[in-house]
Amino acid sequence: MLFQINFKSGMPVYLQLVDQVKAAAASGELKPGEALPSIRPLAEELRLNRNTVAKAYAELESLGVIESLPGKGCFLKQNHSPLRKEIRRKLLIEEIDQAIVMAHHLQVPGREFLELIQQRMDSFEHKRRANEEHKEK
Amino acid sequence: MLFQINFKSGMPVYLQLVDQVKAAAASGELKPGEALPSIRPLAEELRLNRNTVAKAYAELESLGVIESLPGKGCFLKQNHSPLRKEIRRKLLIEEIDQAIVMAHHLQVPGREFLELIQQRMDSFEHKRRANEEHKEK
Amino acid sequence: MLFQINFKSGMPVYLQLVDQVKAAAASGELKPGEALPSIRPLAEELRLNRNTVAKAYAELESLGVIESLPGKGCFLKQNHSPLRKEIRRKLLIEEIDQAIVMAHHLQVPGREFLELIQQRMDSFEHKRRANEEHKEK
Amino acid sequence: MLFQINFKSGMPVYLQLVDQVKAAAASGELKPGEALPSIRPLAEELRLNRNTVAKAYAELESLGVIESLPGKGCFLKQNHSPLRKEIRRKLLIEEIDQAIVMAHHLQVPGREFLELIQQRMDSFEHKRRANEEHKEK
DNA sequence: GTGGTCTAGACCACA
DNA sequence: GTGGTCTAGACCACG
Repeated sequence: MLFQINFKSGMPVYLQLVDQVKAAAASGELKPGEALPSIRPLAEELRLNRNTVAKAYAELESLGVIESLPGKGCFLKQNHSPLRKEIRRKLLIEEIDQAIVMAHHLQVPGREFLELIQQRMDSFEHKRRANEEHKEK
Repeated sequence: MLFQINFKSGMPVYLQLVDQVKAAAASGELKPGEALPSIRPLAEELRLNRNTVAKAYAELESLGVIESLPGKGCFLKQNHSPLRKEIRRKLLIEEIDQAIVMAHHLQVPGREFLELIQQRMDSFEHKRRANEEHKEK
Repeated sequence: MLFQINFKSGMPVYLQLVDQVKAAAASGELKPGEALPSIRPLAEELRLNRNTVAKAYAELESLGVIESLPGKGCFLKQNHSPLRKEIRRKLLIEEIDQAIVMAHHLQVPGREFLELIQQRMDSFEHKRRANEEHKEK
Repeated sequence: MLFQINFKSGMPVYLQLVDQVKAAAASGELKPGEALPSIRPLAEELRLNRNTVAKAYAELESLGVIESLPGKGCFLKQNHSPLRKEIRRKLLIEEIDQAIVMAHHLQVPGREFLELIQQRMDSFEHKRRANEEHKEK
């Protein structure tokens, strides 16, 4: 499971984490009963304070999304229907629009913008493959 | 000009406003030299405190997007972003990467992602043209 | 009568004016029944908005220090005993201390500081004499 | 360290605090590297909102007088004011002129004014020596 | 009427 | 516990 914190979005970090766990649950990436990453390693990976991760998990527990078993870890609860395609699309459109607005704002022409996107997608794809090979070892 | 604030998103309200002004500028809804809505009426319309709107405008001014003339109002600047190409590229890449990560997160295939981008760019282009015609009247 | 507005002190300008009128009255520089400078020329001299001077005068009237006769001007009321020497000394000490603190802060040695003071006092004296000659013409 | 806020002066509270920290630094009451009072206890002691103290400290940090380490506290910097001699002189002259104007305003003769200055400088010097002895214990 | 500032309360991230 | 930020209310200076 991959989380991505945006430190400059202004949105509270612990809420970003809450949303992403919810999204992972909704998209099926995280299955009911499955364990979430434990606090300490996750905090280290995301370069956050442990308190911040703990706060996100506490929030998720109070929302009834996860269940915390002290000494064992945190686990996803049942009853979370996957996001409808429509909603996923909407979330993605928000991000895309932000990028388009930034491109206009920076006076980057559409053609150059599309090239840059292709370039970044290739770069991500490359990284992803490298990671997979790394895990296969 | 219509702004839409999402109070539940956790993203600071004033930053939402900043983004929407930038978007309005990018879409041509707001033209260089044109006046932005005055702080108080806008605050009332959006059910915000005046300071929240003022902070958004102050941020936009420090970004060089608008110009604020005390006693007169706030106006969209002519030539914002005199940034070097390198820096502009960097800023844009950050936005693009966020969108790509979100797409991967939501398990949207690359092909569909690119289609969505083209679609949104067309939509912006359409809006911009409509606004230009509107202003010419 | 000479007023001196300090735009960077942070103290509201209209209150600075109020205090200075009070001080002029208290020190005897302004005598009971005497006319205050009228709003428009004073505002021009001090580079203030007329509203700001008007606000100061309104405040002084509500404090019972001056009396405003519409169409005639503003006049100092009776019953204002001159400041006791002790209090004048205290006000002056505040200003002096600020200068000393600034000198320390800027690491200007005491000797240089005193020279600078003498120099400025001479400069003021020079100006004052020039003004007197000007008026005698 | 003792701060004294004058709520009636009209001068912004946070600026009063800024000046007093500078004065404490100049008088040696506060030494380079030393910790300033923490924001919350100080706010409570002075009956201020925490933000007002925080704003004063932020201003001092932007002036290069103190350094703020989140989670740790605020500390007096070693070498503040790396200003060019010309600029330092100009800043100092402004303060001196204010004191001279006040003296003239209060009709304090030049001789008495100079005596008062010498007296205050001696007083500061005395305090600084006392603080140094106190720290050596 | 315009924008700007000061003070406050509540919350965030971190040690 | 530490400092930092976002939102709000009241007031200021100006046109």
